[in-house]
Order: sequence, then structure tokens, then C-alpha cells
Amino acid sequence: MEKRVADDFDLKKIAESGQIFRSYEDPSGSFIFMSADKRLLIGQDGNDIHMDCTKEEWDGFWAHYFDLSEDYAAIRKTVKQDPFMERAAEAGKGIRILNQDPWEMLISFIISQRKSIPAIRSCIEKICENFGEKMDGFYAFPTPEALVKADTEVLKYCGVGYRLEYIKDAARRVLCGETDIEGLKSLSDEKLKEHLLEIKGVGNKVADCVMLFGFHRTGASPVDVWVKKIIDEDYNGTDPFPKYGKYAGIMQQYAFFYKRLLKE
DNA sequence: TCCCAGGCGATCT
DNA sequence: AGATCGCATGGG
Repeated sequence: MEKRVADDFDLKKIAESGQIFRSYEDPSGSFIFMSADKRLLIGQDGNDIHMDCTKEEWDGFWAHYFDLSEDYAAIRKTVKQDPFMERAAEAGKGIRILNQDPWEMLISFIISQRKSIPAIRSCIEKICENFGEKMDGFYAFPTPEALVKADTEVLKYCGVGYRLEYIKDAARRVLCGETDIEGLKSLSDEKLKEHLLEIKGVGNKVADCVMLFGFHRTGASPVDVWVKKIIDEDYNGTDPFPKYGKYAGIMQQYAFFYKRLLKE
């Protein structure tokens, strides 16, 4: 189907903004986005987008996935008296915070620690190929049950390294209901974070990423090595993101994208 | 080859 | 509370 979007929307920036590890650029310039057991081929020409799904699938899932009910142009305009963030928001214009699968985000960001983004992507790809359900032309992200049962040696082969026990434990917790993903959705930001921090291998940074990208808590602003650089080099040691309140995570994405862009 | 990556947990002071 | 250290592995 085809559609026209009114708001900021840039598939390439979204795919390269570090929030998703299972996106691929097609030779045609279109993009593949995967989430849990779903996959979409989508391309854009300016504000005209076209995708290989039905209207029902778009309205029922992907429109929310791309966070189309939020007005990002308006959010960008809330930046004032902050030259670095104004440049970041302009550079990152078109980025949106995807509504991704919380379980997939939990495992993905547990894996992400001490890995480069290319390494994270290849590790997750291997895990899907080995433990994800085979769909029509791709592999789904593995279920908690699949990872609980996963052969340890094969998981190691996927490149998870010392995170093996973290992944196993997180999968066990979710499978037995000790971590109730659906239930977590109704918790306050504070309670949600508290719970996430109880999971082995989940510290402050990973918890914030799961909150932001899996539970769409846009007030969460993960502090990673890049954001640390921003804080030190551009803000003299003071974290500028919390002052943006419920948009802190969105500003963080603009800034993260911009800072990495500057280094190229 | 060497360095470091979207950090975390354990173990100290 | 805050500082330090080891950690498995892959990409640049």
C-alpha cells in the first residue's frame, strides 16, 4: 500500500539511529524493518511512503510501530537556548522512536553491552537464524521459550560471550512470569525501571534503552559512551537531557545520531 | 596486531 | 557511595 505522511519521517535515519538492530537497506533504497515475528519492506520518496503490507496490517501494527500519532516536528521546536541540541535536532530531523517489542529490546540491549553496533547486529542476526521461527523469507526473533531451551554451545557460537548467563536468566524470568512483560506496561516509569534493574545483566543504561525503545517511555534518556562524550565535550559535564522531561529520550536520539555523524 | 565497543557485576575502600 | 577491575568476542 501507499501513504503520505505529514510529519518528520526519514527511514534511513531511523534505521541508522541505533535503536533498531534488525533493519536492512535494500539495493533499491527501500528498507526492511523487523520486529518480533513481523517484517516490513518500506520505501519513501519524500513524504510519500510505500510498503508491502495491507492497509489492515499498516493500521493495526506498523503505523503504531513508526509512532505516527506523535508530532515530532512540534517536539523539535521545543528546543530553545540550547545550540548543540538545536543542531542535533536539525541533523536528526526524521528520526522517530519506534515502538519495538519489549522482549526483543530486553535481549538485544543485554547483548549490546561492550559491543560495537555492527557486532550487535550480527550477533542478533545469528540468534534469530538459530533460534527464531522460520517465517516466510526471514527468521522471527526467538521466543523466551526458545532461548530457555537454546543449546549453550550454539548460543556461544552466536557471539554472546559472557552475556550467555544474562540471556538465559532473562529468558527464564520472562517464560515463568517472574518478569511479566504485559504487566510491566502498566507500571510507572520508576517502578518499571526498578523491575528491569533486577534482571541480571541489566544496569542503568540497558534499562533506559529497554524503557525507551521497548516500552516507549520517552522520558528515559540512556547514557552510553556517546552521550558521555556529549555531556563532557558539549555540556561541560552536566547531563542536558533530563531537563527535556518526557521528550528527553527523543532529544537523546537526535544527539546520539548527531554526535556519531560528526565523527565520520 | 592492537584497540575498543550503545556496560555490568563483583569487589574493594 | 564511589572507584577499580575483569569480562568474551568481533569489527575497524
